Amino acid sequence: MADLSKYEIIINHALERRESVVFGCNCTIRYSGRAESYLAAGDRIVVIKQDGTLLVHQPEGSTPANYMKNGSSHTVNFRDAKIYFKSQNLDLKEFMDIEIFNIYFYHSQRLDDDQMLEIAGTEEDMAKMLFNEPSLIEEGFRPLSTEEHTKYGFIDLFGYDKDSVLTVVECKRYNGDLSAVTQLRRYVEKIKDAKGLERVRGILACPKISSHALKMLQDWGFEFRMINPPNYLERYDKGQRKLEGF
Amino acid sequence: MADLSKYEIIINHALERRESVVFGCNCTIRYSGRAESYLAAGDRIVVIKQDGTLLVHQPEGSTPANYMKNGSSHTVNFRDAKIYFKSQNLDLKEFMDIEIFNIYFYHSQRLDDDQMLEIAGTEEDMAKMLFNEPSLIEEGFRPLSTEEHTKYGFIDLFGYDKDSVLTVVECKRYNGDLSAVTQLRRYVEKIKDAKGLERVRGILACPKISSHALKMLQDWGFEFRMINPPNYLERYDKGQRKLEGF
DNA sequence: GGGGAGAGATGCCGC
DNA sequence: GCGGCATTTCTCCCC
Repeated sequence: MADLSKYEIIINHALERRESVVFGCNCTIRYSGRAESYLAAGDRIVVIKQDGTLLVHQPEGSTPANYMKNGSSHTVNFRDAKIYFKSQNLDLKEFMDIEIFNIYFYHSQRLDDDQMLEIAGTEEDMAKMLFNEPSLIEEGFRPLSTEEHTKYGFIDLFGYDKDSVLTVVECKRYNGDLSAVTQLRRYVEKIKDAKGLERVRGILACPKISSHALKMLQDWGFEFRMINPPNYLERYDKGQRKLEGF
Repeated sequence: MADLSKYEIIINHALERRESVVFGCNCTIRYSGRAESYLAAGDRIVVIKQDGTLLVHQPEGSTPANYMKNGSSHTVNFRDAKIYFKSQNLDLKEFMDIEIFNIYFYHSQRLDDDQMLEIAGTEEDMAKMLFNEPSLIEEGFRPLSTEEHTKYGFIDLFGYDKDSVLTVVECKRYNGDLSAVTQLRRYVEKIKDAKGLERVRGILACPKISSHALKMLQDWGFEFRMINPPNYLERYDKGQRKLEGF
């Protein structure tokens, strides 16, 4: 087994220089903060970012086994042939202890990246699409606003139907579920109450809806519109064409 | 700038052997699937796990800039002094293209880890604690079940109060918000309806609650109990003691 | 900083 | 597979 003693200095120097650190190791992990957790010995990939974020990834799965947020501070100590890696975030009262038995690889360097992800096809895009093409809701629908932060809540799409009845549209980019229905109900009830209206329509716009959610929706007098978010599969065909090249 | 051509073979071999792959690079990223995204050139850390999971991390922040889920397949090609890394998940209809201009470091190997995270202090622990110490809800409370999957929903804690009135307790390990209140309301209404009961009590048990949520809770005749999840800060004191060593 | 809601949410469990 | 829901959710935006 490799001599780990050198990593005490190596990692501490990298952290002082605010480099990004990546290493593979065999370790145990204890976490204490919003919950308590323990992870017995195994091989993991550890990433420490330039902002203090710490990620520990097991060799399978999307989500980190353990992590510390942005702003955490870290110390490294060598003792009894092991590296003791400690992280703390005093503001969040979170603590993590990594006991490292072996380090398989190590790299650290400064990374330069000032780019932000550009993204399309969100719920907001969906609301804007319906604002620009109100007939997708129904003929005669006259939208007033999208993504409005009212004191009654955050309403995706708001307008009048052909009979000038106030109508709240809640958009979901994927499956409509029970909480989407209760969210819609909450908005409709608050607006009825605040404006003293007898009737306010509620419409849930989403590609599909669970049967329980549909029943609840209809029981409460609301309506479902099957609507896909914009561009949802636009590049899928392109992707399929790309398959030729695979 | 380094010659990248060798990485076509190196990475493909590692993927064939189902190794875990980690590298640092300068790249652009396009994603198409549940949404569409583009990330302009910058330095990132890329991880490909043994189950096909792909993560791309920018040098700051907890969450990956882009990712592909478990089960995705990957190919690497060298052309025009660049590495073209493509990922696809046909089941999920998701595609990702990484155009790599430089690779700063690279490592791949098989990682062995069959351990599962043990965790304490979850909502389930909270419900069990209240089941074992029902007086934390109120004197005379008689719990029937925890974490029960009924056809009315997934109810954290269920029981009778001292007057034998059926009582639903919804636990939240952190802040009680509007959706917690609507969730509670949904359970209470469904149980009243299903059992033909005039009155069913609803209690929201959590460490704190937002003012709007409290108002809505009280408007609907439900109650708030300030209750902390078990062990929440137990090791915090231990952590504080550890601070001496920092 | 808290509140409210979306997310390419993820992951778990039950049916 | 879908459904319902917790998550050390995270993140953004607004008050």
